[in-house]
Amino acid sequence: MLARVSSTPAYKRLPRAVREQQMLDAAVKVFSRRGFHAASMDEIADDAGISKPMVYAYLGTKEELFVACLHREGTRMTEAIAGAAAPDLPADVRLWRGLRAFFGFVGAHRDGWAVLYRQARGSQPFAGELATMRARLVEVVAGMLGHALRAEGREVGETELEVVAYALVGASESLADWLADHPEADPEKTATRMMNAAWLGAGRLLHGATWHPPQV
Amino acid sequence: MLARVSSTPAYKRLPRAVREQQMLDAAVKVFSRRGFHAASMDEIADDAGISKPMVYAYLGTKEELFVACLHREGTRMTEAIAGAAAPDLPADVRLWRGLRAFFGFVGAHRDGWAVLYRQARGSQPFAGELATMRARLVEVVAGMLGHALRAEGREVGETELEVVAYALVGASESLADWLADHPEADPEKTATRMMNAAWLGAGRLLHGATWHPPQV
DNA sequence: CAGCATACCTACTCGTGCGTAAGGTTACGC
DNA sequence: GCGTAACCTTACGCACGAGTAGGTATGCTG
Repeated sequence: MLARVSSTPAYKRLPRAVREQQMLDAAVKVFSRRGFHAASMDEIADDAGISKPMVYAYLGTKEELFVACLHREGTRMTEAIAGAAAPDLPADVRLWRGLRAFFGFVGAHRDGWAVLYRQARGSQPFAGELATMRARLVEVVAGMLGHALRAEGREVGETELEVVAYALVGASESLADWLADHPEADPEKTATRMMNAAWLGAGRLLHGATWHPPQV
Repeated sequence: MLARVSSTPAYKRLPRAVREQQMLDAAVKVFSRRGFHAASMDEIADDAGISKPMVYAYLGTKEELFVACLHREGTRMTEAIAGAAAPDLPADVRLWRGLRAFFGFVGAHRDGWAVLYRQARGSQPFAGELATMRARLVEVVAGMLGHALRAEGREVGETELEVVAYALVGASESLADWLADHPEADPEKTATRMMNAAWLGAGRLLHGATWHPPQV
């Protein structure tokens, strides 16, 4: 009922692939601003310039939609980092390029990625998804450190390495949040600062320095 | 209607202060497990062994309840750390004790605090509350580092200091998450590892070492 | 033992938002 | 030039959960 009297339609017909990207763009934007639960499918559809059933037809449930967002952004980031840090370079250069790519990415996708990342940590269904991405990253960093260590003839336990990598990744994420909240800040400079804190610490560890808890 | 025929009641009458704590305990538990939005007031009330209207009567709205949780847990943690790191000790000892207290706290309140912290970052209304706590912490750490620096006759910019402090706090939080997810891990040992990564890095910075980005 | 405050309950209202049913319009192959 | 498949719509059903109305029991104070 209420059929438009067959004139020029108010919408444009577009191929599926294009619409899907538009939807994902809108979804990322709305999810990041409102958070997962507070975001409404209506708003997302509206923002994408489309009606709700289309979203369900193409990307499925709200949860599935969110996972799709997570996937796309995650893949983009992973590739940006992997592409920058070629595996045949010395460890410090690899770390530096990886950090620079990472902060560059966050700087360019401020509202997009950073807040998406913040969202996914809370709610159960996505924590796992996120944890996987994170685990891959930690593994890569740990591998890098371990490689550098063995090149120096040093041996260090797996857990030890994992924990240091975890701290590095955590510190980077934290600084990424800082970057996302400070629009005036320069990604490259932030990366340099992170590299300073990380490499001077890790570097010293690599050379065998150890700190021991004092009595009491 | 349907009034219980005046026998022994199914519940116990307790003073307000006690009930409030029970409610907060339940709220922390449920919020941490489900996330803010997915948590229902019914479940919280149920878990506290009380009916919903009581929760509204004592702690107010769902948001107010969450803020109350945040406040209690935040205060507990802040006090635990502040109590451990007396201001008249050398910087490295202060940092060590602070870290130990922090990880000890997280280890003891695993599901409670850690996940609460994860929750608050996403949703708009609480991000501010959390950011304040975090900012205080960063300020303290930055102050500590600055103090140590000046004692050595070094001068470093404010932002520089803030960023390093931010990275330290972020790394600690990240490791705290790791700790919360690994029930078998030892808080003290985790603190030691964090101290290694942090202090050897910060220490080297303190002594004037600097890392510069390579060409390309 | 009145009376008053406090602790506590059951049982609703009502908004909000996910997901869908049923139908209209455009393009493309044959 | 006509089916048919893809694209897109409006308008609804329905569940879930925040918050409330209104009533009951208990104990303290005079």
